[in-house]
Order: sequence, then structure tokens, then C-alpha cells
Amino acid sequence: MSDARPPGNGRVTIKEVAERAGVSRSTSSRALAGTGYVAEPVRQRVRRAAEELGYVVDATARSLKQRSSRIIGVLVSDLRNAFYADLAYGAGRRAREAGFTMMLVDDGGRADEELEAAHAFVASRVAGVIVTPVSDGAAEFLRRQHMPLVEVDRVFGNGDAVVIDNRHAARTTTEHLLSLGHRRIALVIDETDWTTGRERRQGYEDALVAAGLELDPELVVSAGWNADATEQVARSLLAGPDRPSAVFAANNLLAEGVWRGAMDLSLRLPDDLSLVAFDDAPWMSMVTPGITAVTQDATRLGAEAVGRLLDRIADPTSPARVITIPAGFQRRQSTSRPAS
Amino acid sequence: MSDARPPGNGRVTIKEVAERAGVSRSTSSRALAGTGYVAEPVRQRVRRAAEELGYVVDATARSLKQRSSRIIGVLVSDLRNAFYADLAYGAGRRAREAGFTMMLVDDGGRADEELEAAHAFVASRVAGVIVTPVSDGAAEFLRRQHMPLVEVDRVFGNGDAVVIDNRHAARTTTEHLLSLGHRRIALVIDETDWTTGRERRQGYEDALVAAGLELDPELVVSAGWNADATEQVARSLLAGPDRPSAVFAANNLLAEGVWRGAMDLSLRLPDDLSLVAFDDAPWMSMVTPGITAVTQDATRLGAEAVGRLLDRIADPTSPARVITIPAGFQRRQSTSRPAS
DNA sequence: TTCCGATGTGGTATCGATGCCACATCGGCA
DNA sequence: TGCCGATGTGGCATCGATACCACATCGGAA
Repeated sequence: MSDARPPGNGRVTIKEVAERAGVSRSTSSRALAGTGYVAEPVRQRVRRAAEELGYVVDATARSLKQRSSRIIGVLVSDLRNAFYADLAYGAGRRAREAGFTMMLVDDGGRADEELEAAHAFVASRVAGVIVTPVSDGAAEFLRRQHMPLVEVDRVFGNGDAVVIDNRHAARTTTEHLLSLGHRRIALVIDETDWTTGRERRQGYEDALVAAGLELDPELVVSAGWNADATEQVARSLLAGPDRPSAVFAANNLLAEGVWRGAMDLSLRLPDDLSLVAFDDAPWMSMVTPGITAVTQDATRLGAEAVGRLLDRIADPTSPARVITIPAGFQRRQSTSRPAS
Repeated sequence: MSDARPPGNGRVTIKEVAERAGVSRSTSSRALAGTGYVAEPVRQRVRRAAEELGYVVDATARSLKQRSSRIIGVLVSDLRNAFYADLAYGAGRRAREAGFTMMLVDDGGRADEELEAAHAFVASRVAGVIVTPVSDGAAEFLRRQHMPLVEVDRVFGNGDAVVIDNRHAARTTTEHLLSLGHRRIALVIDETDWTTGRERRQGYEDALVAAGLELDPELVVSAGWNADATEQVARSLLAGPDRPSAVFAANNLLAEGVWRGAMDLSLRLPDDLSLVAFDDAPWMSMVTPGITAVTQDATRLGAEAVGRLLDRIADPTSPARVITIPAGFQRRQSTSRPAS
């Protein structure tokens, strides 16, 4: 308990613990790390000595010797977005359960910062990395460095990944609108270069095609990265007389933008417009009417990714796996049959 | 660029870089780290050799030798709460600007996990720690280990800290309600053992006392940790005939609970009840009517904390400082003069 | 010409933990 | 008595980067 700072520097080392416990350094190491044989009374003595001296193992020294740390790198696009925050939460919790700590970096959706973060992870000799990729640069770099890697939510490479069943969820959601009687259904989406967007768009098209409808390119609108920009896009989409009777927003930020745009135009949900969002957010259950949404368990996504990563670390040669997690569906009041 | 794995293990070391560049290890180290003299052409050559070999410095070895890493530990209570996520975002960004990486742990508001995380930080020899403390255990432990430390949002010790001006903000907020004509103003609060809650309560009382009102203990209601529990508490608070005409909810979760409780009872804002929240959240600007709120710049809070921490690391002996950040106020439609 | 300062060399120590090895004890069992 | 297995010792090497030292070089200034 007392803070002892015997030699030059300051921190207690295992050598002092060993001396205090009256054993050798080897034995202390075994007793503390729990590897190899140690008689119970000796283990007790060592542990007590460590406690009394306030000894804390030097993970940098241990990592150097063992050539890997007990740290997992997590790389997300935007912590301020609840989706990523939840994902990081799930990843961190699962990692801690397994005795790992999380090193978290927010790359702001920028490829250069993503690569820089990957570099930092390798430098820190993390045991593995979870990433919601924005380009293939980081993943490629990490693979070249033989770093265990799991992509989450989106996938660029052909390694391990954990994703939502985007296509299927988008299809059934679109079918929900169709079954209500909608025929002009707009899709507001950000980025179709990514698997996430591509799959969601594909699910949307699957449903329309299956219903025998023509695909109208004008109804697929791409919007930017924040709610403000989307609000503008939504206003022009919804302003005309031939506006769609329903909008499917492909993520929570887009949904917010569309919702605000609709408010600006004094459109009433669901009478004037049906709205459904991919990815639930707290506000969707609080506004009136509540917004129907596809729910993604981001926390689980993060946890599963870490789980897969731990398996990968344990067995570096097993074949790559893509884990698909089903999405949920939360029907609320923002969707109903079209007015006319 | 090509991945070279010459010797036994796998990773490229500085020795190989030195050989390829045709210089000594000392010189390579200086060239790459940018410390000490190196002639420009030599630096170029070394950098190029490192690039070609895909060399990445081993931070564990460097940290061991230098007895400190370029990592900052950040310890928050709940990443799923936007306040902490924003705070972590700000901290991470500021840290990265300074060339540090963030090691993030969510302790779930539990003292035991907090202590465990502090232990992990010390083990990793992080350069310093930011914490939103839930007990004094972790902070005390870190101080005993001579770990640079900054407390954020709440403060337990008497070291460095960065906090919101809670008392003043709570006072002016309460005065806002008083000036509208409210006399029975309830305060729904979680925890008054913490400085945050204590200060907010004090600000609330300051305003009432200054207005010459009696303090009614029945109007100060303590609620739990999540919105669901708060909802129940709010319902019993708001059910009676002598219910308060205004509620001041001391954080965003409490506000959500009170809001839901009011909805359950079909109370209309602001006619039947005025509601104001400490800590703005996205939904507050989206519901109708919008919720008046004290705004805290959590991102700035995190950034300032890291800034203070870096100063502390640079100068371990300077006196402790508490940095107070002003809160903002966002008037919306949930507050108006009482009905009768 | 001489000397200086800037630059670079190689070798060695260091950081703290761990792993390994040859060797020492010791109690108990055949 | 002899030998085994369990346990522990103490010394030394290792992980990779960095710090430091005594020396070497070399171009240019005095």
C-alpha cells in the first residue's frame, strides 16, 4: 500500500517484489502472471509483497518480450454518431471481458487519418484491429503487416467481417411501404461505393422489381455527410407536386435531414409523407409521430467483431468468415398508406 | 513497400533499416525520431529505406526505454450517453493533434471497473489520464503512482480539473423559470454526492433563496441512472393535484425520463408543465415543443482536459488548476409562464 | 597548415519482464 | 537406500529502440 520508490527512477519493479517476498525474480514472474508451477504459499507471499509495494507490471516491457500487447485497436468514423459510439461501447466491453484494453481512434471518415491510425496501431503492437473502413488503404496496410483484422459494418477486403444484413433488411422495409400502397418510394442514401449503401440500395431495388415496378433513377437521391446538407437535398426532393409518397432514408443522419426538410415544408407525417429510417436513433421514438426504423444492434456488432478478432488471433490460419447479423424492425407511426 | 520478413520473427527492425540505408543504427534512430543531428541527404536515405521495408517503429520498445508512452488514457462512465461520447471525441482529437493516441475505457459508472482501468493505464505506462470519476479510488491510486491526471466534469480530488460552471448555469436557468412566473419548481436530480449534482442543486437553491422563496424538500427529487426509472419517479411527482408547474431536470437522461413521464400523463408542454434540461441532446430540438436546455460543450470539455493534461505532463510541479467552462442556454418552447 | 565543428560509426549499456537452463532441495515412495 | 517429481534458484539471453561514448572523417575557417 505504501508507495515505495527505492532506486533511481520511481516505479517498483519485479526485482523489488521478489526481494521483499524472498524469492527469485523468475518465481515472482510465474506467481504474478500465473504461468508455470508455483506453490500456493509462495504465490500468496509474492502477491502480498506486490500489493504492499504498489507494484504494477510494466506492460511495455512485457509486450516487448512477448511481441504483442493485450490491446485491441478500434477505428471508427465518428464517435459523435450514436451508431459508432454504441459500436465502440460493445467492442470495449467485450475486449475488457477478455482481458484486453481498447485503443480507440476516430478518423473522421478520412482515409488519411485512417491510415495514420493504422500505423499507430502497428507501432503499439496491438493484438488486433477492428475497423469501420472508409477506404481500402488501412486494411491493406494492416494485412501487409500481418495484423489480425476484422472489418465491421462495411467491408472493403475479403477477410473477416461483421455486418448487418443490409440487403434483406432494406428489401423487407421497402416491401413494408409497398404493402401499404406506396408506389413512388424515394431512397435517400449517402454513398453507394460502400458495401453498406450498395446493399441497401440493392435491397430497395429487389423489392421494387419483385413488385413489378419501374426503377426511377430520379427517386434515388444521394446526400452528403451531415444532417444540414441532407435537409437541403430533402427540400428539393419533397418540394415538387410529383413528390414521392414515401421516403426511405438509409441511415440515421439522413433520416434526420429528411425529417427536418419535411418539417420545413410543413408536410405532415404520415398523411403527406411516410418516412422510414435505416438505423434507429433515440429521437425517433420521441418525436410525434414516431419514426418507423430498421434497428441495428451496434453494440452487438462491436462485441461480435471483437469476438471474431479474438478467434482470429488464436488461430491466424483459419479461413476468413463474414458474420451477418440480422436487423430488427421497429414499426412506428410515420408510415401508413398514402393519402390519395 | 514490399513486405520484407528477413530474420526469425517477422517484423522489420531498425537494424535492417540501418543496413539498407548504409548507416549505423544510432543514425537511423536519430533520422527517424528527428532527435539530434542528421544531415539532410542521410535523413532522406533512411526514411526511404524505412518506407521500402515497411518499417514501423516498435512503440513498446521505445516506451520501455523512455519510460513513458505516447498514449493518453481516457476513462468515462458511459459511452452510449452522447455527453461522454462527445467528450471522448474531443479528447481523442486533441490528443491526436499532439501526437498521442487515446486508450479509452468505459467503466459503466462502477468504482471497481474504474480502479481496474486505472491499473491498466499504469501498466501501459500511459503519459497521463483523463477521468470522469465515479469514486475517489481511481484518482487516489493514480496520484500515488505519480500519474499525471485531470478530472473532467466532476471532481473528487484537489488536483487539476475541467468542469462546467454548474452552479451559475443552474442558477440562471432557475431564474429563467422564476422570471416566467413559476413558483413551484421541481428539481429532478440523480446524485448530489458528486460535485456536478451538488453544484447544480446549489445553483437552483441560490436562485430560489434570492427570490425569497421557501425551499421545499419535496420538490427536490432524486432519480436513478436510467430513463426508465426516472419515468416512474416523474409520474408520481407529476400525478398529484399540487404538482409543480415547472421541472428542472439535471441531465439529459433525467430530462428524457421526465418528458416520457409527462407524456404518459398526457400533460402538454408548456401549458401544463414547463420543462428545462441541463445538457442538451439531439431529440430536444426535434420534439414538439422543443425542450429548453442548458448546453454543455462536451467536445470542448474533453479537448480542454487533454490540453491541461499535456501542460501537466510538461510541468509536473506547477500548482493544480481547475478550469471552469461556461455553459450555454438554448431557449426553446418547453418553457413559458404557468397556466393559471 | 592547423584546428574546429558538424556529422557519422560501432560497440555497449539500459529499460523491465520473461524464458530457459543447469542445478539444488526435499519429502516420499518403492 | 536410491530415485523421482515437484518446486525453487540464480544467472544469462532476449525483445527493439535509444542513449552515450570514444573515435574517425572531412571541409572549411583561421
